[in-house]
Amino acid sequence: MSTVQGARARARIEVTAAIKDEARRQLAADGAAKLSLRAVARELGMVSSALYRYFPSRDDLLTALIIDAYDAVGEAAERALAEQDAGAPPAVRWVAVCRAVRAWALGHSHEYALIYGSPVPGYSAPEATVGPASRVGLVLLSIARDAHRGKGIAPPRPAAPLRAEAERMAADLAPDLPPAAAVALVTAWAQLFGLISFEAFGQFHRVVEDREPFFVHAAEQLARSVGLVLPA
Amino acid sequence: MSTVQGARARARIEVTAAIKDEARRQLAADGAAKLSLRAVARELGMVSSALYRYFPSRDDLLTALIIDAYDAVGEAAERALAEQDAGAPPAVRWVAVCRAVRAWALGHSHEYALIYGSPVPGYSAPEATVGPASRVGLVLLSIARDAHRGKGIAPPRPAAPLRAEAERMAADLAPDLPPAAAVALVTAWAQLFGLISFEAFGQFHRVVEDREPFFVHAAEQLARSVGLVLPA
DNA sequence: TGTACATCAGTGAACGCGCGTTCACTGATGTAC
DNA sequence: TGTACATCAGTGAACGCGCGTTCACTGATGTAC
Repeated sequence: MSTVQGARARARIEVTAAIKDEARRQLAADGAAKLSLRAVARELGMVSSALYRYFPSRDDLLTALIIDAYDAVGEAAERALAEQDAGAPPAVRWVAVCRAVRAWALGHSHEYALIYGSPVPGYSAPEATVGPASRVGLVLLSIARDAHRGKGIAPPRPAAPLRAEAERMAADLAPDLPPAAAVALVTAWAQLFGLISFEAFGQFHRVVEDREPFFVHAAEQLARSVGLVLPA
Repeated sequence: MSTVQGARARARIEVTAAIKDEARRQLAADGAAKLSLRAVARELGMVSSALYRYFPSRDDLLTALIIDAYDAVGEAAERALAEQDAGAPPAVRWVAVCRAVRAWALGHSHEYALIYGSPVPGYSAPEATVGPASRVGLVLLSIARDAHRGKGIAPPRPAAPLRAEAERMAADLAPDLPPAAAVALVTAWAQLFGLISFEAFGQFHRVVEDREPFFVHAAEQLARSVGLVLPA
């Protein structure tokens, strides 16, 4: 065990990556349900049983792909936020993050479907996925939090029979924000992925044609719905 | 050929329905990818080749299930609208329809996933699905149209580089509504299913607990976003 | 009303296929003395 | 530095399984005269 890893350790990392890459390629070609260890092995010039040195089962490979996908889209969101000018208004940063998530989704539609589409039947996501799964949400949250620390965000309408749940949500997710903001944020988060899923899954076929400006407009509305003020 | 159908015709209708029912049962158990003609036949006490008298291939059976699902959720939406009092304000009718769609989705989550989840790989929806697929959207549209014919709906903010597409959308979908209303409507439509999908697909796990009031609140916001005015 | 023929639902065997996973093994890489 | 042993990646055969679809067939239901 040395800090400079031996050939064996290095090979293991490379082969593991190659397996995941090939699996992603097959995901894009045939979807998650048809992802097959044998086909991956075949394409890699290995014998199928060899994959069991790297992933104890097909489900574990799926889990790895799911975690990678959540991390990839989370990273895209984080990068988009980091690239904004320091003085950029929160609403502008919000829209930039939304666009980055959409771009990743459209560019990796099968990985997107893996994490935001129908749950894979018989597969239940292990604990290890919950961290990566929350990255996009945390980015959106951080924008709202910044805005709130700045001039305070204009919180949207409060809710009537929702008060208790709103307080619970705020306590859980963002104790520094008013409950109404937490509700608005979670709502916008789900709606953002609704817009992206409809586009990625083909529901906008013959409905929305010029999709980029449509999405940007919708993202701006979402920003407004969480109380961020758009510059004129 | 008589108006009172013979035993053969009646049997055909019944067996076709039995096949679809069993297929739906298996859909709920294992998901669309694992839906198998042989398993359906086995459960029905038939030999697998007999199913080919009713559906020329597995994909045709899937198509029938997809159309049925679109029709079922569309019918749920239409029924919810029809059950409203004649004088009910548009926003109230809107929320009622949203709730009906949600209730259907949560009660038939695998059929919901079939139509609003990841597209089935290698399967492309035939033309016959587009009519049924638009029923929910048309219900929402009709509410907006009524509101517009009444006092006129408060159209939301117009859009900057979206103007041309907004006009095209309005011309295509609702020539009697202002372009901004068409954009708002399609946006709300996608966002509605975003909320429902997140709930149905488990993304609200440990995020939203008391989901009914949360959803109702969000649906009210959607009504507002298309210009419907909520009663105080 | 009765008979001859056409239609059609369902059978059973077969085709060719791919899958996940296990297991005893070989041989190369790494480790400890 | 050199040797003996342990670790581990990859092999190849085998297990048991289920799938979609085709095809020649039987026998019951419907139709036309």
